[in-house]
Amino acid sequence: MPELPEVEVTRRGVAPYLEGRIVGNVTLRHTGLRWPFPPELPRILTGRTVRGTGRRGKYLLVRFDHGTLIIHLGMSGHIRILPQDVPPQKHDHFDMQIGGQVLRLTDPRRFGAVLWHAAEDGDVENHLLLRALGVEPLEEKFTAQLLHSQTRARTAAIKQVLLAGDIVVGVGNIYASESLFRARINPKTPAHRISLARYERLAQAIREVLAEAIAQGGSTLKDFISVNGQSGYFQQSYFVYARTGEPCRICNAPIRQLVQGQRSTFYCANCQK
DNA sequence: AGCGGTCCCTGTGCGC
DNA sequence: TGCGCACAGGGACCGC
Repeated sequence: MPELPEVEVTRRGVAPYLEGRIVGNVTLRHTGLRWPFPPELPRILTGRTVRGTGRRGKYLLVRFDHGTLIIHLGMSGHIRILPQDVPPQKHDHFDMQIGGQVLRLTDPRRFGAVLWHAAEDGDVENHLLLRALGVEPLEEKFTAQLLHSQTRARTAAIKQVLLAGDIVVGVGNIYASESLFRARINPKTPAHRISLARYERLAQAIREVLAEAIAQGGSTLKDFISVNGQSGYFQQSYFVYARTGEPCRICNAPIRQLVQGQRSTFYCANCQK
């Protein structure tokens, strides 16, 4: 389940194999994922030089002089750099030869996306999928004041407001539960009822949880160039996520599970008020 | 504008 | 052992 940390680790992992290198053949093995692949992608990319990589929320960006390749991993997607002679398997949908190797996108559930944003259409930040996104949680613009001011009219539960991604991006289902636990805030609390002081705790918790996950993922960077790499899943011990009924690591009370917006939320009713 | 529900997709794991 | 089904999840989209 790639959330922001997994996408960022993927970006760092593949960047050295892409930047400054020229794209060879591009192969589309499916008509598309969440949306159809732009059918002209091979013509657009072949022979062009990758100028850099980036990330916006959970969108991975590969920059060229004439535009930006936008990749989303959905919930089951992952990218690896492989030797060109590794045969594609069932769920390998997109190949881009580069620097004598191949960048391969695998996505069994096909919730991901591969899109193209031409430079002539302006900054990629203006792309329809990116323009309404909230701030980056690891940048200075993300503050408790922002969380507080942006939630004054939000009556929905804080967990769902975090997931919505229009205030802050990249906090998915796992890290939303983990961050709220660390901030000791009950996930059901209406967002507009949370004080600035409590948002200070939440902002700090989000920064810490995401930064720790990225640091942990950094140790698995080698997986991006191995055939059997397990990229996308970090061996991490969560405080609450998927621990229903197990004892809270702080107070031993059983971790509870509830459903918010068709998603599971995990929390400690004793620690989180 | 914000909210809640629905849908896309397939692998996994459970109960019968 | 096999079958059917619920569930997992990011996020666009829609109607209120």
